[in-house]
Amino acid sequence: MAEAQLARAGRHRDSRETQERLLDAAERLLAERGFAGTSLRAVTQAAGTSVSAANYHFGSKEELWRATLARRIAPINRRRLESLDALEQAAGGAPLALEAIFEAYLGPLFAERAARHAVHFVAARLYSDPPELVSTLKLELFGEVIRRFLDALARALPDRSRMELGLRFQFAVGCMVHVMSGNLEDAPLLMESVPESAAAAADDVLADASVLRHMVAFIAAGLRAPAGDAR
Amino acid sequence: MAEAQLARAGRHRDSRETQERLLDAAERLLAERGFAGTSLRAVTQAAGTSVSAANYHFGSKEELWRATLARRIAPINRRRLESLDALEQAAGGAPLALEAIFEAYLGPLFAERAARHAVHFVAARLYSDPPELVSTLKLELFGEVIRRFLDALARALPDRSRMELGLRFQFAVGCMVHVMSGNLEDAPLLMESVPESAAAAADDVLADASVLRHMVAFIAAGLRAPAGDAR
DNA sequence: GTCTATATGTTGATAGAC
DNA sequence: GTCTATCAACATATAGAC
Repeated sequence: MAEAQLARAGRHRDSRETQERLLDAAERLLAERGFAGTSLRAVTQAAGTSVSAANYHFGSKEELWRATLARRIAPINRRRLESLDALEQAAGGAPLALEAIFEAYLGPLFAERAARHAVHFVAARLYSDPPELVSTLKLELFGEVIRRFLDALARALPDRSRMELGLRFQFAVGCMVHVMSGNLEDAPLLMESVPESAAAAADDVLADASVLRHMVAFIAAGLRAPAGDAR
Repeated sequence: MAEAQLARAGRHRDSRETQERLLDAAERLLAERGFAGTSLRAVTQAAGTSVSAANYHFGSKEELWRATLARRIAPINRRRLESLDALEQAAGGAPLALEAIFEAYLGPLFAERAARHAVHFVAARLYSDPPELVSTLKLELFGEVIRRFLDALARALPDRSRMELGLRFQFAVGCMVHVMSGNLEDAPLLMESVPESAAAAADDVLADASVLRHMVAFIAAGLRAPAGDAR
């Protein structure tokens, strides 16, 4: 068996490795230019394979894209749920702090950032690529996560309606997606501070840990804010 | 002169009107599927013209897209600045309330929503289409707006660094873009409330005025929140 | 299981008739 | 100024060789 495999590996490339090279290339290219903006050719060329190989392994361009998204997002959501589990177990039924909830939600994403993967952009594509491509995948990957985190929010803010919590949770997701999409890099350009100190200040404030800290504070406060009437 | 124009209008379609039909069609289609996902043919077909006409009037697909974005966004930014002018004049040098600042920023956008235009999605594309297509346009259209609104924020929150304000302003933009991109429609699906009352509650909370009110409250509170150390 | 060759369609842009 | 006809380049997918 081992030798049969070796013989095959001599004649053909390892299937598993080819698939991963395809996923890596797809991740990089599709993250940058989206589904419609990236040709299957470009992906397979970057992966050092052929179009037929991609279609053989994944069936179609769409399926390759979905596999690319799922590969990165599934483990992040797993870690989100693990963190939430740990928090709830430690709290023993008591409501969690909003800050803790959102650290559990955002932390796994920011942890990946250091790993230099295009995971951020990939995840952001979930929200900008055509719905028919990603909506079922989104429900699949996020169904339980959203339910569990909304439950935690409902316990932390028992006087809010579930609709209101859902709406504001979407605001929080918006903050996250926007930062993941790389729009932070625009920020320094737009805010012409004193040029000399600007770069240093930018590096400091835009460091991952700092951004996460600010985002958690921003979102938690935003959720706590009363609806505010006509003013 | 008038008869010459009439004679031309008889032989050929009115140039101005053709351009607007092209812009309308481009707005609708490009908003839904993005630049790469929309063929020039699809746009011209929807506009009842030909590919050559579009290239004649706009030079290229890229230029048509930029013109489409600019047509909608420029007047919104004009109204934003007018609102801010009015607020600052009324305040006579005193710092503005954060809520007022963001009503000035978000109001013109939500006002357009009622007009049933694809303006939201179009604006959202600014943040998901390839940078080389939109980044110079973004600077052109938003340069002054961002500067003026950041100045107002800096006066309202004088103890914050400009970098921090810029970062959090991006969070606010993220909320806005995410809602514009239509992600609110996902919300009801994800939050399985009591099925019967869910629809009514959703309509209520997701009405434009309600969303705007919640968003302003969310963002203002988020900006006021202190950075929050290690927790 | 993987690749070569190819089928079949669509893309954006333009040259030239009217 | 606008349209018809046409372009080369590119798209995805597949049939069949190895």
